[in-house]
Amino acid sequence: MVGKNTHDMTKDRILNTAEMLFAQKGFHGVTVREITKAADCNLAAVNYHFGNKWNLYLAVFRHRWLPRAQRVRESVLKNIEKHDPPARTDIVRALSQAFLEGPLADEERVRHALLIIRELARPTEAFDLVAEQALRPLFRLIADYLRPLMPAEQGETRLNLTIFSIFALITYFNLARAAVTHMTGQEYDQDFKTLIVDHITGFSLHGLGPDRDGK
Amino acid sequence: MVGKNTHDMTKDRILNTAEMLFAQKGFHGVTVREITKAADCNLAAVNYHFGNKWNLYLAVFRHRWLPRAQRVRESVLKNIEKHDPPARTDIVRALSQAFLEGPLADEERVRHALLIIRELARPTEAFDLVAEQALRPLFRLIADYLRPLMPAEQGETRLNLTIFSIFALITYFNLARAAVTHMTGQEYDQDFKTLIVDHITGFSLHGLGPDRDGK
DNA sequence: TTGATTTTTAAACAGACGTTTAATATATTT
DNA sequence: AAATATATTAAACGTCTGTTTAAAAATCAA
Repeated sequence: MVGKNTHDMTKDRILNTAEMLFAQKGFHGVTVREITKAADCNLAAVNYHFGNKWNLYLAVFRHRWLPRAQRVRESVLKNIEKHDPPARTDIVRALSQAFLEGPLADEERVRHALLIIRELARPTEAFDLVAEQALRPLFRLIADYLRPLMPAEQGETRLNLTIFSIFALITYFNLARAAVTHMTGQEYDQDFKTLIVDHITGFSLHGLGPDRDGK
Repeated sequence: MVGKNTHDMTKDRILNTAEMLFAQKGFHGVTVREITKAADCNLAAVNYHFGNKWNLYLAVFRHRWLPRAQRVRESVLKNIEKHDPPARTDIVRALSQAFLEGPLADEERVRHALLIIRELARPTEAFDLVAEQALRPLFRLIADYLRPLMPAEQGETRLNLTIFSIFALITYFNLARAAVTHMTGQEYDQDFKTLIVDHITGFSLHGLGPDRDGK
C-alpha cells in the first residue's frame, strides 16, 4: 500500500500547490512548469494525473474548495443551532464568524476567497460546480432560517438581496484584505478580525446605526 | 494635424480594446496579438505606442479607468450637494446611484468593476496609482461627509469599516452580476438596478430592518 | 517639393507554453 | 520470482508568447 501512498502524495501535492497558485495568479497566470516545480514533481505529472491543466483547475475546486466549503457550512450550522430559536443576529454572526474566524487557517481563507471571486466575476465550468454543490444549498439554508424572521411585507427578491448583501460584506473583507491594509494601514490580526465580525453583524442588522441626533 | 489624429486613433483603439479584454480575462489571459487584432492594427503597435504589454496595462488605468472614476466622483458630488445639508441616506444613495445607475453605460460599469476587483484581490503597480488618485480621495470625501452624522461614540476605525461596507455592497453587485443572475434568474434590467439601489441604501442605513415582531 | 519625423508594416527572434512520447523505475498481483 | 500494472522521468514536439528589427509608408516642417 506504499505505492498507493506515493501516488496520492504526488497528486495531493499538485492539488495543494495548484490551488495556492491559481488563487494567487489566476488560471492563465500560472504555468504547469511552475506548479510541478513547486510541487517537486515531474513536468508530465499534471497531464498524467489530471489529463490537462484545465482539468487540474476543476479538480482543485472539486477536491479542495468544495470540501472546505462543506467544513465552513458545518461550522455555520453548528453556530446557528447553539441558539433555539436563533435570532437574526445569531444567524449573521454565525456566518461571518465561520468565514472570517471559523475552521480555516488564515492563508486558507484568503485562498478560498480568491478562488471563488474569480469565478464570481467570470463564471466558468468551475462556477457551475460550486454553485450547485455549495453556494445554492448554503444560500437556501440561510434563506430558510431568515425568512420567517424578516418583515412580513418583504418579498422573496428582497430576501435574496439581503442574503447577497451579507455575503458581499463577508466576501469583500476576505477579498480586499490587501487593499484594506493598504488603505488604512490596519493589519488583519485577531483583534481586527473580531472587530470586523462585530462590524459585519452590526452593519447587517442595523446599517449605519442611529443618527447622531438619535433620530 | 491629420497625422496626429491617426496616431491618436490607433493608440485610442488599442486602449479601448485592451481595457475591455483585460477586464474580461485579466492581464495574463490576454495576448498582444489578440489586442492588436481586435483593435485592427499591427502587432508591433503596442510596443511602439506603449513600450510593452505591462505599460499598456498601466496606461489603461491611467487614461481610461482614472478619468472614468473622476466622472463617477463628480456624479456623486453633484447628487450629494442637491441636499443641504445632506442626510446620511442622501450620501449613500448618491454613491450607489453613481456607481450603479450613474453616468456610465452598462457594459462600461462592469468593465470598470472587473478591472478594479482584480487589483483589490492582488494589488499591483496599477493599484498604487488608482488608490492615490481615486480611491483614497473619494474615501476621504465620503468620510468627511459622514463623520459628523455618525453616532458620537464611534471612532475612526468604525467609520472606515462602515464606508468599506458601503463600497462592498456597490462593488459586489457590480462584480457578481453574472453570479446573481445565475443564482436568482434575475436579469439586470433598469427595474432591477433601481431595486438594487434602493436595497443598498436601505440596507446600509437600517440593515435587515425591523424584526418581524416589530422589535 | 524637399528633407526630416512619425507611424505602420511584415518578418523574424529567442524563449516559454501545454502536451506527448517512449523509456525507466516502482509497486502490485499471481 | 515472474508477470502485470502503475508511476516517474528526461527529452522532445509543435505552437504561441512578447518583443525587436529594418524597411516601407505616411505625415510634418521648411
